[in-house]
Amino acid sequence: MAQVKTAKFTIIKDHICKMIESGEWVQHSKVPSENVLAEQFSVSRMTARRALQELTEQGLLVRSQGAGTFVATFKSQSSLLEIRNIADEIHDRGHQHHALQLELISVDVNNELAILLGVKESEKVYYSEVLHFENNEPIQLEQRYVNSTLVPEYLQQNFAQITPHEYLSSEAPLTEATNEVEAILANSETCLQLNIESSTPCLQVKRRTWSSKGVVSLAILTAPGNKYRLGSHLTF
Amino acid sequence: MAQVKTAKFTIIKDHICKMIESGEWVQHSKVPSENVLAEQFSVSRMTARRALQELTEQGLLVRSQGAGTFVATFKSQSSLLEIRNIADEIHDRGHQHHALQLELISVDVNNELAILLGVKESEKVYYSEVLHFENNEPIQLEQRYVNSTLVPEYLQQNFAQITPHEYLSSEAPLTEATNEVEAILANSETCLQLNIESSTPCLQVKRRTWSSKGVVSLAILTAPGNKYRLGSHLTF
DNA sequence: CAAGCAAGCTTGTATATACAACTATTGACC
DNA sequence: GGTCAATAGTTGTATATACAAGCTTGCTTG
Repeated sequence: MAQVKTAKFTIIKDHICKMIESGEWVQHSKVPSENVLAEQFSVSRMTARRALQELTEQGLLVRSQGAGTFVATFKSQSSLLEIRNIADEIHDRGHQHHALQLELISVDVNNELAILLGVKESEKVYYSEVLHFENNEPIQLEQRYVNSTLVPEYLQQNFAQITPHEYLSSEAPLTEATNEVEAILANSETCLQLNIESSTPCLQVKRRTWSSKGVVSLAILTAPGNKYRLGSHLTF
Repeated sequence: MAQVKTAKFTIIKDHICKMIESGEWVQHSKVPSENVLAEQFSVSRMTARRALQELTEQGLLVRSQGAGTFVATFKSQSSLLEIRNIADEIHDRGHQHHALQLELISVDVNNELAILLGVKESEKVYYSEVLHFENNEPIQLEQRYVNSTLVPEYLQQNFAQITPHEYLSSEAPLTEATNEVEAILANSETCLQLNIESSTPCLQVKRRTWSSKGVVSLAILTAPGNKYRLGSHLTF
């Protein structure tokens, strides 16, 4: 019998999942302790522990030292949405991707930008504009302000070859990021670039990224709502 | 000395993080093996292993049985965005939340709905509409179609007390979900409910949730872009 | 030279054990 | 009855060990 051998801790995990999914163990139910599970399944405590541990990381259980393990409350109070690199996404959809590099200059910062990028108002920052195409149609405008101190060679890159995002990731390892997603009406210039009516609602993602040395960049991604949407699929 | 004792595996994790953040270990660098780390830090292999394990789960490292442990590629090719329950979110912002329940009926399904909910075209589904307020202003319209077979008691609930989402989570433990985020223009009825101009772009999240028995519900969340945005903050 | 095999290193799973840290309950004492 | 302390039970950290499974390298052999 060439049966695939299932790890013991997986068997325990599956069992616990079943009890929760079937509703047998409801919210806040106490889950058997490590020692009890270990005896029930004839494994060592460390193996039973691993099952509980992994389910806790998945958010199915909650553990409290001294008190015990419990079924977590509402497993999906917040869902996670993946915001992908648009080039990858288009590629995965099997379509052709082409990026048009519009500008690549050094600009003075205004007050708001200075604060967002964590630089002084007198400093210069780099600005790049890349227009992403899918099947010869513009689909996303990527505007990016980059901290010139942290990434001095930014302007020398050719972003038809490597995306700004990829370059920045390789230059300054990221340690943190924030994203904000809004529905907006684009300004007239952006509408022209994206070839849309001025009344077309757009998805706009603002993303700030940090390396260990400070704020690296502020990216503003704008895409028309009738051509683009964010999607995700997740399993608990 | 009442010093907080740091766990050994945490010290190793911190060390590895530093090496990556500082750029000393770049992408695809080979990370010292469990045995080597164990000796370097004078701990057992299981302790060194735990450090590597946890960083792998965080996506900082990649491990391959037989080959070794390596620094992962581009840590942020896709960012994760948290889509929270609006009631929680408003609460966390310190504002008042009030939900107005508009409709709670049983409706016939059309073709598209039947497919999305995985029911036959002849079956009934439940429909609910809840308007969420923040500080007495409408901020999100929640429309929801619910599989009447899987959640038969749905219509009997009072959604001023418990949100549909919370009720569904408790009734039919979720195993899967998909989200889609779009920028749209709302129809005239929705504009009236949300008290916005018809030209106001809106964020619309479509969320389908599964339990182990099938598709539970399709939620359509619509919020005006000038009053609401999705945000997230994540650390690597 | 090429193919294939074997050795050695790596990660993966599992066990038994020990002690630390924390919680909740019980019971004694005031 | 209320307060406090001891206790039993639970999770958290750490070690030493053993074997399984997969990759890499280098050597043997045809």
